[in-house]
Amino acid sequence: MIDHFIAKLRARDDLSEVEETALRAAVVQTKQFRADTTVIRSGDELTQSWLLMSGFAARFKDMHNGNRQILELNIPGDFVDLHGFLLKTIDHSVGTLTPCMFAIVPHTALTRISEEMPHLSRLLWLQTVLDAAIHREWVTTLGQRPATGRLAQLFLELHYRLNLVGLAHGDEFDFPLTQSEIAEITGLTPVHVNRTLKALRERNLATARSGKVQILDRTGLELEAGFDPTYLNLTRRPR
Amino acid sequence: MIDHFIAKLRARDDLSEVEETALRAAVVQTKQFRADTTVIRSGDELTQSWLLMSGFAARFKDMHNGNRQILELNIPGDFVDLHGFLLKTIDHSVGTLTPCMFAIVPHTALTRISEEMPHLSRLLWLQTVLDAAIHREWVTTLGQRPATGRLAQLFLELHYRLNLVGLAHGDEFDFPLTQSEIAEITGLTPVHVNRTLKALRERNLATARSGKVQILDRTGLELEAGFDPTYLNLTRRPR
DNA sequence: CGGGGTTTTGACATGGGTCAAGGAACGTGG
DNA sequence: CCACGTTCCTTGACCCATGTCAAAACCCCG
Repeated sequence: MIDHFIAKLRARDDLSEVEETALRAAVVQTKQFRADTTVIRSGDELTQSWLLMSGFAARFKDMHNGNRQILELNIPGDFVDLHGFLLKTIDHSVGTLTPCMFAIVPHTALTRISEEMPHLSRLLWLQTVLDAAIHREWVTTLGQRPATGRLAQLFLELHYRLNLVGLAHGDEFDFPLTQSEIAEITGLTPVHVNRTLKALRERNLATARSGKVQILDRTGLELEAGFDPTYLNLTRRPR
Repeated sequence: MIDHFIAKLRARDDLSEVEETALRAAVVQTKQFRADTTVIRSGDELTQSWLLMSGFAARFKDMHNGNRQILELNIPGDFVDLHGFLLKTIDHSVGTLTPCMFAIVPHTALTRISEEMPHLSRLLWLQTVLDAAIHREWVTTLGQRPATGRLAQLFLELHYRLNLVGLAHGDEFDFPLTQSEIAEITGLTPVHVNRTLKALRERNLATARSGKVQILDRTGLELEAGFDPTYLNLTRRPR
């Protein structure tokens, strides 16, 4: 049920039977949402955290001019608001982009883990720190990379992250987002996303069509983005 | 010694005597650096974390073209690499912008806290989560705000953060950064930072001169940035 | 087979980048 | 305390990546 999440933890550190059991027991229920639904509204008081089990979701901020900026795309196995456990209220919204299934973990369960299981707590802490690392990479992406680099970065990052939870198939992965949504991630306009995708396609770097992304020339794409996967912390280390 | 940091913790939650003592005992030494020095290099293996006591420092990534993007400006009281405790190696560098004094906290001390003091651990966790919130705001700043908005955002955020540790004086604060460094924060060129500062000055919103920023028209600046301080989580809540 | 949401494309506008040069500020050595 | 070099700031002229606006074309899905 929360197997994708467990897989993410195990990719970085050992997880004992006891810890795994504690995690699975922490989930009290699951909930399904249709596409384009706001699940958590900026400013809500939180008493539980939401773990994405299937589908694509996003954290976003609404701007005064009606635009929204997507802060991070969430994929299965992501805790979309684990930071809400500490913050208690959240400075952004969370919504679905496709139909999504969530597991709900009450903060009381997280508090118990934090009181009684220090190692598991550190692994949860690590998850929020990995999120921050992804945010940092997006600060540099939006601050420094041109349009082609932003899309290349997006595709490469997603490929690595989806791979980790077994959702990439070779050089291809499902990506049922609209070009407008890609624009909200990359800080570009939908029109320019369209042109940039065309450029990537014509240069045989990658295609994004009919809900799938295919990486045609990994080396070329990595060059385009100046991609370095270090920030994804894919290696195992004891915490 | 680490009073700024303690002040930041107390701004959000209670901190017992025992916890305060444990924190103060965790510092094993201090170290002074001159301006423009790289303190932690991207990829270094970390066994200790650095707490900034005085001066301005920055986390940054070097780009392939020689530019660098500053990910977050650090002010006194900031743990510049508390996330390094979990990550063990870090995906960016940390350097000084002005002369800086750091306190050094070994990871062994943090591990002990994490094993024995769950509430204090949560407060440390919270600090990394607050960093992530700042990163998120910068994702939206770089993705959505035009040059004037970026500078307005920077000045307002800094004013709040410096205020929290008692380093703002009314509507003014020390800000001894170069326009090139402001460019590295805001993802602009130094030339355009100069022009944008001029615009803010001429519109009587803010001045940044001779190492000081002065906010002349707070409401106007906030409007320019579409500023909302929620993400700084300035309210007290039990964790 | 009709109609909403997408994707594509073209023509044009503009915010911010680039290049270049002069001026102010400031630390350092004499 | 001055002279000088170096770094930083400022401004002008020009350019380009991306935004804007608008209209087709496409594509599901009902």
